[in-house]
Order: sequence, then structure tokens, then C-alpha cells
Amino acid sequence: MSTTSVRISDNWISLLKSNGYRLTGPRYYVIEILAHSDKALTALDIYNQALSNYPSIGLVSVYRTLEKLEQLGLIQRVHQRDNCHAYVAAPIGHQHLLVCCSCGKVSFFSGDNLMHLVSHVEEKSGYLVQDHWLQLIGICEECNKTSAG
Amino acid sequence: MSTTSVRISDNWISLLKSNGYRLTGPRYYVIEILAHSDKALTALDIYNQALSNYPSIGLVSVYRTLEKLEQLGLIQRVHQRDNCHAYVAAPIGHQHLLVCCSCGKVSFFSGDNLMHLVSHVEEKSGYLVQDHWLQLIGICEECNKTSAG
DNA sequence: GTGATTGCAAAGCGTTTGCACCGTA
DNA sequence: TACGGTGCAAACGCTTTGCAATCAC
Repeated sequence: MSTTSVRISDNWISLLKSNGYRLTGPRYYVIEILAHSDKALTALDIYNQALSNYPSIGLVSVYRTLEKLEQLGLIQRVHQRDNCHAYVAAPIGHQHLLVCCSCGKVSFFSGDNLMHLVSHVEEKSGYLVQDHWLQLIGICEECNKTSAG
Repeated sequence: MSTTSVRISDNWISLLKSNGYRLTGPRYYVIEILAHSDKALTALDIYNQALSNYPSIGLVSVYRTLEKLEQLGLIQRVHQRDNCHAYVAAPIGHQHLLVCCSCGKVSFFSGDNLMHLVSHVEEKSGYLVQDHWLQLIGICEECNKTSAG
């Protein structure tokens, strides 16, 4: 698990460099934090976590790094009721979100079976559907155990 | 169509009053605008539209009315890429969103067939799914005709 | 009449921008 | 060395709050 995350951040750094960006201290920690987190994090969350390892980091650098990582498709936004500006590491390929409303943990799943629903809606509505956005909200296994125990 | 909308706003006003709220000028126009619109509107959109009928309206009143209408379940938020603070009249029952990315028109559809996807995801992930959130993004019939013609 | 509602002004909050200095490649 | 990146401070836009005046009931 940890090994996987390290590989992810290495890939991110490679991609960053191959796109002409430099690897700096602030960027390194933002990447490490996002690549190792299974929860959606806001700029402020990341900033606060990074402070302990890199006390001189500025919130501005976090924002600027998030912007670049999103452009490169390495992270994606998670929209929630009261928070639409949190990010998670993007999965490979098109996947759907599964968000724990208790601890905020984010998982992904693929649901190909939406295709016939989409074509049904297209027929009935006259819309030409280009994209879809499915998110399940629930309680993850750990939180469920805790509340039950 | 217009008849339906008038009925909707009448219902809203009744519900507002039965919950101890008063019907005022600003509220009346916010309700009229939202009940007649098929597009998701921000507080500022509503404010600007209301100005022509009620020049003394304040943006603050729009925000406060939106808050109450959302609490009463009469309107709901539409989350989009760059705008998570727009509202549309809420449909009756649980429905899914269909948003035109060209003109912003919002339609609804019901898709009960998500149940087996949900239980499948529950099995595989261990999550207990409580809610789901499905949104299709596309081009509506009118916009499609316009761009084609 | 009474208390909910209003508009204004100001505060609050998250995000972006200008700038001189710094550090990676 | 060159120029992309940094942190600070200030600006920005959207939203909320405090308050006295107003208006629906």
C-alpha cells in the first residue's frame, strides 16, 4: 500500500518534470500528502499537513501546485454538500466516486452499466449526453464497525 | 407550461407561510424567478433579474431567501465544474440531473436501475451506501439544433 | 402593534495577483 | 546563469453578520 503510493508520487514528479516544471520543496510535500491520502483534502488541509515538514511553506504555493496537478490530470476535485474544493489523487481511467460521509475517505469504482441508462435518457430527453458524473455517499467499513462496536 | 410554473410558485408561497415566514416583495420575486427558470441560477443571477421588477432589492435578501427555500426543500443546488452555488427548483421525489453544458438548462430524470449497481458496489467495497448523486452533462435538443443548423 | 424582514455597510473567508527574492536545472 | 518558483502582502469576489428602519400579518 505504501509502496504503491510512493510509486504514484514518483510518477507525478516525472510527469511534472517532463512538462517543464521544477521539483521544489513545497511541491514535493504537496505531492507526497496527496498521493498518500485516501481522503479529499482542501488547500488548507494540505498546507497544515505540510507545515510540520516544511515550516516555511506558503498557502499560495499549495494553490499553485494544485492548479498544475489538476491540469496534468493527476488529481481531481471532489464535490460535496458543503465543500466543493477538495482534491484526491485521480484514478486511472474513468471511475466513479464513493465517499464516506463519516470520515471523508474516498474510494473509486467503475460502473460501465450506465451506458443503457444514458441512451435511454438521451432518447426520452433529446439531449446528447457527453459526460456523466456518479457519486455514491455512504459509510465505509471502518466507520461502520466503529459505530456498531 | 406557464400555468404549471404559476402553480409551483403558489405552492412555494403557501409552504412559506405555513412555516411562519412572511411573503415580501423580495421573496416574491426570488420565488417567481426560480420557479419559472429552467436554468440553474446563482444568487447574483437572481438579483440581477429581480432588479428590473424590484429595483430596491438587496443581494442580501436573495441569499437569505435562497437559504430558506433550500431548507424547505423547494430548491436544490447544482454542482458544476466551475460553479457549485447555483440553484434550480427541486423536482418532486428523488430525481437525477441532466445539465446542458451549452445553455445551462437543467432537466430531471428518474433512474431506479441504480439499485443493483449500488448493491454491487456495497458488496465489493464494504461501504454502506446511503445516498447517490448522478448527473448527466450534455447538449440539449435546442442547442444541438442550433449548432447543427 | 409586534416581530419578522429589509437594505446598507462592514466584516469575514477562501482564493488570486503583484512583486522582489530565491533556488532548481 | 536563466528563469521558474517562492512567500509576503494586498487585492479580490462571494457570502455572512450587525444594525436600525421598515413592513407584513
